[in-house]
Amino acid sequence: MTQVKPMRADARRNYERLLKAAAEAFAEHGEGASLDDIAKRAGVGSGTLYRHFPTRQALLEAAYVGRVEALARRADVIAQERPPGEALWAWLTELTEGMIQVRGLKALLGSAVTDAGSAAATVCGTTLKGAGERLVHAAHAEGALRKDVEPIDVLRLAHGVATASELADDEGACIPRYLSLVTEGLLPTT
Amino acid sequence: MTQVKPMRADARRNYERLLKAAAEAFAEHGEGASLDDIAKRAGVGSGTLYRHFPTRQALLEAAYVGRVEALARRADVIAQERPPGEALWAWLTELTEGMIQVRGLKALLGSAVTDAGSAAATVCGTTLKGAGERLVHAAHAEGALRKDVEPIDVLRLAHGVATASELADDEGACIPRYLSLVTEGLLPTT
DNA sequence: ACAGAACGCGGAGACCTTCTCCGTTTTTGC
DNA sequence: GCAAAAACGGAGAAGGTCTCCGCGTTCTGT
Repeated sequence: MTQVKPMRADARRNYERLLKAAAEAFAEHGEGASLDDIAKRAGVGSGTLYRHFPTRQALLEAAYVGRVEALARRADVIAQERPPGEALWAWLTELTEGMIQVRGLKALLGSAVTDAGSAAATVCGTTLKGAGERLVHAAHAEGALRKDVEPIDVLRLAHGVATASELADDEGACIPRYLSLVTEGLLPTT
Repeated sequence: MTQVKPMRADARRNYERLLKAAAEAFAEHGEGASLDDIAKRAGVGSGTLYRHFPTRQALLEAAYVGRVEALARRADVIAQERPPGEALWAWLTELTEGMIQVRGLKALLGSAVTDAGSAAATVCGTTLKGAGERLVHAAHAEGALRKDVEPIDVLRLAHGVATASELADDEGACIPRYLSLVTEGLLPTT
């Protein structure tokens, strides 16, 4: 069901060009990049952009599916290399770092773990949640994660940690620090 | 140093009107409310708005100083009513709830705990950090908070928790939940 | 290979927002 | 009062989003 009907040649061409231009523009100017400008870069009219991608979200998603899928694959690789508890933290670190380093990715993944509207079951959302679920279930089975914590909670908190880290000057150094604070808790180890 | 020179009568009048209109507009449309629209509501020209408040941040700050100061005062009230550890959590709950309930407040307080630019020592930032510091120091003295956690970290994590909660459908219920996850940690109590 | 239908293109333009500039009006100090 | 100083206000430039529809391209059937 990827494509009920094959796309017309010119449509496919433009679609591809737009994706490339979008990736560049988002990397350069963040998620707020001008859409008309992306169309111009791609050498198509703005109508074409809006036909293929009705909303900014849709374009952002399309431009980053690859990365999100890579992140999901990493989850499985890490799961094979390490014990469940460790694997979860390692993956969360990579995920959070990705959200900081790849401009626009945080916004995309944020809306991927939202309930709101809820009609929107996006590809990125599903992919991310799937990966998170596998790691969380394994960690649960191993007793390496509180039982009352759901996969979606973990993903949302990761988003929160990314946001918190972003506020610091050297986000890089803050990520592992804040992530460990969240996993171990703010209370002193008594 | 509140005001080196007394404001001209009309200036003061307009300043006040703008503040009132801004509070309404931000409450109604969130931090993204149209500035020209605020000017219109206040019955002044847009030039006047921009003269008094050069940036959206400045207006947001001016519109919410009152609330932020109230939040800071609450910190001290709570500190008198409860033991340090409890007081800190109680205040963080109120703070986080405020960020969710009062539209635009989260954005304002977010930039208040940023390092970036750093030239900006805003009133709200100072007020908030002051309140946070007092509670954190008390908690430290009592051994109710990890020694390696600084006041600014706590504020940033509160911002992160607010962000994470916002992603859920019933933010209200999520705040205490996520806040307790952060304080107690995701690891199971072994 | 060709015609006609179907589909997609593109960019002008309507509408919105931010922010500046400067002629005009209000206030103030004397 | 009056002149200087201070502040006003709103037109308009710049730049963004998104739609609409006449026109060009591609596909399909014969």
